Amino acid sequence: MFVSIVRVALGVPLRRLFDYRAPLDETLTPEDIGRRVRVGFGTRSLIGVIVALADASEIPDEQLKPVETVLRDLPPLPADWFRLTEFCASYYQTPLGEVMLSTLPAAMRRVDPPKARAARRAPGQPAAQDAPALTGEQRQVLERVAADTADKPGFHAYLLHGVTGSGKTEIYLRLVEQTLTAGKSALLLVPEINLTPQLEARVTARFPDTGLVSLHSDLTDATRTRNWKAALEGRARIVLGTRLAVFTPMPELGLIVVDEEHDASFKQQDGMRYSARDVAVFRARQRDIPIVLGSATPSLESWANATDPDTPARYALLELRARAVTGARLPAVRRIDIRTEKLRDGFSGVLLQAIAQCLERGEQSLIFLNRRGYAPVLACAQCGWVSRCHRCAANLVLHLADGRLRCHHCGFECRVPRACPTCGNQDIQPFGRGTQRLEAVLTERFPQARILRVDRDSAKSRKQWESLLERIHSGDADILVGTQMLAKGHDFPRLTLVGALGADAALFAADWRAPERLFSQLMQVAGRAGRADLPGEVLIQTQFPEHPLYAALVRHDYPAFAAAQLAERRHAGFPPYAYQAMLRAEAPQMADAIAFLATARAWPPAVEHASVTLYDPVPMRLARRANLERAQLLVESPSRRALQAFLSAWNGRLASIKAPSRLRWHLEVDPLEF
DNA sequence: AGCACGCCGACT
DNA sequence: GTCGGCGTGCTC
Repeated sequence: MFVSIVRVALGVPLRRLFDYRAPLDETLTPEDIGRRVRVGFGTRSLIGVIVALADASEIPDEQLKPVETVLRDLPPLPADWFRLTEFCASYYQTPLGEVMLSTLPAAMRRVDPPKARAARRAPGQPAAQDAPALTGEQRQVLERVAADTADKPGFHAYLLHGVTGSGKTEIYLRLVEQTLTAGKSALLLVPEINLTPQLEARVTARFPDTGLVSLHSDLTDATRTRNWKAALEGRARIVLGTRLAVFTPMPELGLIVVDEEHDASFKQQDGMRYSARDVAVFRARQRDIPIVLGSATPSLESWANATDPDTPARYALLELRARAVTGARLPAVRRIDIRTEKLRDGFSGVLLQAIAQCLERGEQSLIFLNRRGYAPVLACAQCGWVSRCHRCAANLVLHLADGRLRCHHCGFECRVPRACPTCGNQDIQPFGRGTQRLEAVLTERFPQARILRVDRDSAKSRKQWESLLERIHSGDADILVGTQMLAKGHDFPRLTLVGALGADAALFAADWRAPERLFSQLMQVAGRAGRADLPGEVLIQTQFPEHPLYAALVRHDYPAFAAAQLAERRHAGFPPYAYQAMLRAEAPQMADAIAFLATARAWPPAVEHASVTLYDPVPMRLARRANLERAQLLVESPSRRALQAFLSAWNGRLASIKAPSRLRWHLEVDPLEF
C-alpha cells in the first residue's frame, strides 16, 4: 500500500475524522498510527492524533492539506488506548477526536508546547515499609483472588466490600505487589487525592523504589505531563490518580483498583460526562486483567452486579467484615427522636450532654451537617422578602463569617443588608442552620472548647485543608463541625462521638439517589469514631427513628439497606434496572430550551426503538442558573443495547436542529443527578 | 468549538 | 462615515 493519506482525530466537536496528505519528505508506516501530528485546520494549526493510514480519500485531492509535522517526541499511543477512547466516544456519544485530545495533558495538545524542564530531584526515599501481618479475612480474600487467576488468568471483576478500618488498602497493596512482581504495572484510582493524602503516603512508603507517579488536576501542567509520559513510556509502574487517570496509556497494565468506588467524584460533570469507574471496568475487560472495586458502601449498581440473583454475577463479591485493627469495634449508633423534644439551637439535650461528657473525657467529637454557611436564607418577617439570587432559581446563603450573602450555584455574592431591601424593616432574620451557625452555637455553649469548622469555605485550598487536618491530628481541636468533607478517609485519633444533624432531608428528597448518598455518608462518618481502647458512639437526630435506613445503619447492615433500596428501584423501574440518558438544554429563555427538547423528542431516528421511552421535556429542579434557563428530557430503556442504538442514531440528528445561537445542549449517558 | 464573513445600529 | 453586535457556515 502506498500511504498517501493520513486520517487524523482532532479536538473539535465534529463527529468525523479529517484526511490529510502525508508530508512530502517523510514516509509513514503503520507504526506511526497513534502519533501526534500538527495540521492546518481552517485558518489555524491544531494537534491531532493519527488514527489510520490510507491510500485514498473520499475528499477531492485539491481540498487536502499536507500534514505540517509528525511529532516523534513520544512513543505512539498504544492500540488499547485507541480501543478505550473509541469505546468512550461511542458509549458517551462524544466525537472521537474530542475524547482523544481531552484525555491528553494540556501540553500534549498545544501547538507550541512549553519547554520541558527536568524534574526536581525527588527527596531521598525512605526504606521500604514492611507489610503488616494479614488478618484471616484478608488472607482469605487474597487466596480467593489468587485461586481465580490461577484457574483462569485474565479479566476478573471484584467488588471488595469492607467497613472503614477493615483493611481494604492492605488488600490493594498486596495485589499491587503481586502485579509488580509479575512484571506488570498497576493503576489505582481514588476519588480526590488531596482529600486522601494518607493513601498516597502509604503507597509511597510501601513501594519506595518503584516508579510511582500521581495524576490529578491539582498538579501543575508540567508535572502532569511528565508523569503521563513516564506512564506511556512504561517507566511508571504504579499510577495513582483521580478519574482523569483512567485514560493514562500504560503498556504493561496488569491491575486496576478503584477505591471508594461509590464516590460521586468518579463522575465527570462536564464535557464528556463519563464514569471513571465504569470506564475502568471496560478497560480491565478489554485488557483482560483483574479489577478491584472497593467500598464500605458500594454503589447500588455495583452491589447489584455482585449480588443480584436475577442477573448473572458480573462481579465477584469479596467481604471484610471485621475491623483489622486489633479489637476495634464498630461504634454504637443511636437514633435521637426529636419529634417531642424542643431543640436548643438545633441540638437535642442528649447530643449536647454527650458533647459535654466527651469534652470532660478529653476526647474529640464531630458534628456532621451537610449544609455550609450560617443559614440557608435570610428573610423579612414583615413583608416576606427572602434573599434570592437574581441569576438563579435559588436562595442566597447567609455567610456570617465574612458578612456576605452567597449563591452556591453561580458564585454571586454581596454584603448582608442591614435592613430589608423592600420594606426597610431592621429585623431581618436568618432561617435554618448551616455549619457556621452550629459553630457559633457550640462556641457559645462550650466556651472552653476548641472548635474547628471543616467545610468548603474553611478548606478552600489544599494548603488550608492540610493545615486543618494537621490540627485535627495533633489533637488541637475538641469539636469538629463540618460537611461531608469530614467523612472522607481520615483517621481522627481521639474521635469518639459523632452527631448527625439534618439527615432527614435526604429521606424524602426528590432525588431518589439521596438515601444511598445519606447512608454512605453516615456510614463513613460513623467509621471515624472509636478505636480499640476508646469505644465510639454515633447519635443521629431524626424525626423518623423508625425509618428502615436508620434501622439498617444502627445494625451497620449495608447489605440489608442495599437489598431494600434495590427492591424499591426494581419496583419503580429505576437504575440499575433501567438504563438512562438525559438530554439537557439551556438558554436565556425557558421556552427556547423546552422547544429544542420538544423538537428532539419529535424527531425519532429511523431505527427501531420500541423499548426506548422518551419522557416529556421538563424544567430542571434548579431551573435557572447563572441567568440560563435549563430543561431536560429523560430517555430510558430496560436494555442498554437498545438505548445505545437509539442514542447513536438520535445524536446524529440533534446537531441539525435549528435553535437560537445562545442555546447550549448536551447528552449525558448514565446521569447521576437530576 | 473557533474563526471568518456579512450585514445593520450608535459613536470616537 | 467606521467599530462592533452576533447570525451563518465551514473546517480535510
